[in-house]
Amino acid sequence: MPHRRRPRDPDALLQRILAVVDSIPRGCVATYGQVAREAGAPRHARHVGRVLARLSAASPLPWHRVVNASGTISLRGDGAACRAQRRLLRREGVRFDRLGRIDLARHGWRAV
DNA sequence: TGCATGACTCGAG
DNA sequence: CCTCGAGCCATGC
Repeated sequence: MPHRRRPRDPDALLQRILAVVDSIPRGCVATYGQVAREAGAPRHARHVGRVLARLSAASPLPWHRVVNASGTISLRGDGAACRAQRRLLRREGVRFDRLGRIDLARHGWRAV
């Protein structure tokens, strides 16, 4: 048995994060912090963001269903990726207010 | 080993 | 409701 200098397995966490994102229902959104908690890693919201940032645009994962705690898209507002996320969500019936914010009380995902 | 960098979050003003 | 600052944590140079 190799001696583990770190108690947690980073790859296992990665897999859990991907699994959580994959389980967000269509038409719903989850926050980075929420995904982190569901994956068993509270306080790792930034890590979730980093994982998603490394995904290819053609990823089968519903990465667009993850937004920040304010209900807005965290990607730079002037980028193509940001517009793509907004378009994908809108296509699923997610409503944005005039300031580009999503009503989390209405579309927020509640894990089972 | 140190310091900057992010698709983050929360509380104070 | 918005802006700021501080806390947070893996990565990369």
